[in-house]
Amino acid sequence: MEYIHSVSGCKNCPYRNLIFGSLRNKEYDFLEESRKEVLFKKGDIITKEGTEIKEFLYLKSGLLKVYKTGADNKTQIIRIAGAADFISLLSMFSNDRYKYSIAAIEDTTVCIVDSEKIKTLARENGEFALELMKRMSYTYDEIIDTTYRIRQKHLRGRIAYILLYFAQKIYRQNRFELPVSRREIAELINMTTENVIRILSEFKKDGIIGIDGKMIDIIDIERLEQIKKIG
Amino acid sequence: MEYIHSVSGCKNCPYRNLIFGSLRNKEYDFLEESRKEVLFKKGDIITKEGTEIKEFLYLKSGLLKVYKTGADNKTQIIRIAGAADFISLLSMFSNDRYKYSIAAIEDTTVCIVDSEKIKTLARENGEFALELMKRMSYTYDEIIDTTYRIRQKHLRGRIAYILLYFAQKIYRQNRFELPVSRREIAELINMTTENVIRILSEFKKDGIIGIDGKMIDIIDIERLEQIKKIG
DNA sequence: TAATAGATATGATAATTATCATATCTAAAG
DNA sequence: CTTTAGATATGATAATTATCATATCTATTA
Repeated sequence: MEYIHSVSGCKNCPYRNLIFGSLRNKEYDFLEESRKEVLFKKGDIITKEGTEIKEFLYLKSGLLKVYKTGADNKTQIIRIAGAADFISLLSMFSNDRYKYSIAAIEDTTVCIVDSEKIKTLARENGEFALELMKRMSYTYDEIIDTTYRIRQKHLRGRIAYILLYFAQKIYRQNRFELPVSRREIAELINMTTENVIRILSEFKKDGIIGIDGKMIDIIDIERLEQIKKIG
Repeated sequence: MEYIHSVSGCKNCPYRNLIFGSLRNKEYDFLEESRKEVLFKKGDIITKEGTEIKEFLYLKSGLLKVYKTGADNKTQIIRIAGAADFISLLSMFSNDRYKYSIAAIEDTTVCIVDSEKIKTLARENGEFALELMKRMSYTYDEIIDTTYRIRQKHLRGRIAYILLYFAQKIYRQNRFELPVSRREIAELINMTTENVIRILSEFKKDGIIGIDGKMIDIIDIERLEQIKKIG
């Protein structure tokens, strides 16, 4: 992890309008006092479940995973979050400790602001509070949606789902490098690592995808969409 | 569904402090203008996924299920909510249509307030906004927690989990009447109706529970806790 | 009262998924 | 350069779960 000297500040941040659109200039300055911009390398842990929440986090670029440790110390990945997604899930409003761990799965730049300042601003600026609530509710609803969607699918459907997720939502390309291991895919869509590997191999043998290590090439997207839908 | 003439109003509501603790008296009066108290009978549908959100709902007494319709029109129950739980999940802040359906599974009294008024109050009273966020985040985190906890368990563990949930969280008694059918249990913990019935029968045969129709009697709670834990 | 739909119940079987074993490959550490 | 841990890979088998068939029971409606 590495501190970056921030040139631009929040006022010119491209993601400003995602949640900070309603802040007045002096409120930006207030945030700016404590603001840090930090670069996390792929693999770095950003927050750890159970530790105290002191900061409001917010992703500028990169990719990360939000996960929690379940029974038997088994990791379960709740979601993959890209730029402009909330990363702390805002548990800070109900909890003084992180409910989830967060780790970078690609080199990632995160803006870090004092969490008390965010609460102060939410208290004083109702429009800002509403923006936060909107984002929070949207993010949580999305997690619930995908979680329940995935749990209905057979293993092949889940693999198809996650491949199309990376291709369409994250990289917007049919050829991309998987940012996660087979094991992490298993932790995300609730199956064993062996079966992730096995089914990827099957897809390759069937000519649906190409695989070269972490590189994935979606060759027959219609077939994959079909498998995603009907399992 | 039946309208109740409300005697007391919000100011004396026992759940007032859950979310409305920070409202000033004139803000209560503002809410009161549009407030309705409605009795839903067991089985009544309170909101339907996809319809417009016009009201902020909030459970005074009773029990209900929050559910959504997934692929193949299969119902998936997200949670069972009792008194003092948020029922609308506050999707209203990110969405103008309900993301979830809600139905009463016991006779239920719901307070209904104009959703725009809630937004207005959140805008004008930052402390109230913070209370809402706290509740929202808490509720969502709880849903995620139980969902991911359950999905790791084998079927017997899931059944043990849900029986103990009703006994400990809802009814606070080892003998209780199931408010849901076997099918609804299946929809809640993601298994088939047949297997719910089968495993309940097994538990009965093993002397862990007694069953008489919807009446459940937890006889050997240690065994059940054990099954919940290790499956 | 009879008919019917839906809930509960149980067995047999098929399908799905996990586990275990083993091998190869890769990247990091000494 | 060698060692080693972890990732990828594949097969055989066991365990888990779903599906299908069928029966009974219950409550509602004609």
